[in-house]
Amino acid sequence: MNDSTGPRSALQRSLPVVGEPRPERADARRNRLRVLEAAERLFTERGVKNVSLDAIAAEAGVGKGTVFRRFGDRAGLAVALLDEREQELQAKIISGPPPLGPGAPPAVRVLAFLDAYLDLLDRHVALFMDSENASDGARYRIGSYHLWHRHLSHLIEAARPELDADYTAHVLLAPLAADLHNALREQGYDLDRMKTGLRAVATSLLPA
Amino acid sequence: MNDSTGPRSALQRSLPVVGEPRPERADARRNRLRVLEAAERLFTERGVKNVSLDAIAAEAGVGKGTVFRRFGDRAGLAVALLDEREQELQAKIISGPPPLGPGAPPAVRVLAFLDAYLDLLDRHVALFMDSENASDGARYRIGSYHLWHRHLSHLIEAARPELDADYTAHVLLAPLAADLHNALREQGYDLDRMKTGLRAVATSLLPA
DNA sequence: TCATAAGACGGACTGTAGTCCGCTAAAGAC
DNA sequence: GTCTTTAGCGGACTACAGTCCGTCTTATGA
Repeated sequence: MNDSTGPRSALQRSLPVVGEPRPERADARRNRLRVLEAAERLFTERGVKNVSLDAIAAEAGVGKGTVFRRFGDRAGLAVALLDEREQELQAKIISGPPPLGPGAPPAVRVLAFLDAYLDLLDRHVALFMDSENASDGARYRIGSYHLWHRHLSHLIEAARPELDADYTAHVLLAPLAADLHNALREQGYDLDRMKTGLRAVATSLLPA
Repeated sequence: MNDSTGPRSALQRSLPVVGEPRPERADARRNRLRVLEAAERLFTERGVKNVSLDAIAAEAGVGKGTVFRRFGDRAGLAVALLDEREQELQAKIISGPPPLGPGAPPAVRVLAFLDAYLDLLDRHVALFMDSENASDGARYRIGSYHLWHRHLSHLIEAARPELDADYTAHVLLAPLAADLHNALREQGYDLDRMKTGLRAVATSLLPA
């Protein structure tokens, strides 16, 4: 095996970059991966709601404190697990082909986003619920919420500059709350009905 | 004092009305009122988030079990406390003067409702948050949510019959989530901005 | 007034989220 | 290789939500 950190110049050694924190310690990394693996395994085995953080810590072979230090709380763990899936959508939005990616007219991109998000949400409702509801207002503190919000906000600004784009973006994101999605699912709604309904609302709001 | 239950005929005695449960027992009523009073007092004193149900039970001078039997859970207690305030709005909607009450065109009534609800929400954010977030999907199981939903659904149906009124009503209620309201407040939004923004959205959706 | 059953009472008990802090291991300096 | 600093570790601990069930109260009708 090669040593991954080669020799460093005196300058490099004597001037640690401020603001850029040390790289993750080896044991920290090992445990982080263990916990994520254990969580994923238990969640799919027993369902998100039926797994305590104690159980995850035990399954991962680490202490409870470790889980909390890494992820803050239950919501944080759920966020970490969702991250991967959300990044895929984020990538498509930033640099994928239209209509999700740049190139299509703003109103069309909004419709494409809502559709894509509903798909994602529907596939991972339980995880989303955990990440959004585990603590009060968690949804609005998560990085990805801000990303979706900024995206919509720009598109709304472009399509209808006379609206309060920032607020309107929150309004469009509101019906994507995991809680609501789950409640509608339970009362018999299917995914297509929501897609169609939301598309109709967005179309009224942002005529093409 | 008169005996409030006078003599009853043999028929009345032998045919207890089914479906209509016995009246509330005196001790039950006493304790229910005590708990509500104690909860209201502690909530205003310390803030909703800083009061445990143990504390409420102690303050009310009843056992913990009593609190839970009556109200089910934390959310149920919050719902009971909100009930009074919400009933006022409900009354205005059902039989008050237009535009909140019957008489005005549907689109106008929707705007009036959104405004009035935002006022109510803003005054009692903390309680609403408790009632909506204390358990997963609590918001959508509460009786009053169904009432608001039915109201909006009828108005939408009247104003734009080609829409999926049921779903669209959920969409219009979504931005009224206590969680979102609170988050926006924390990031500096004022009530008027939300009213204006939501009115603009609703107007696009339901032209007058 | 008393007997009886429906139902309420309440506190001990369980399970979980989240905190705290003395201990341990890794990384860098020499 | 050894020393020092720094960060991570982990489990005992606290506080709270919600359950359970033996005991006690109320309403009723005889």
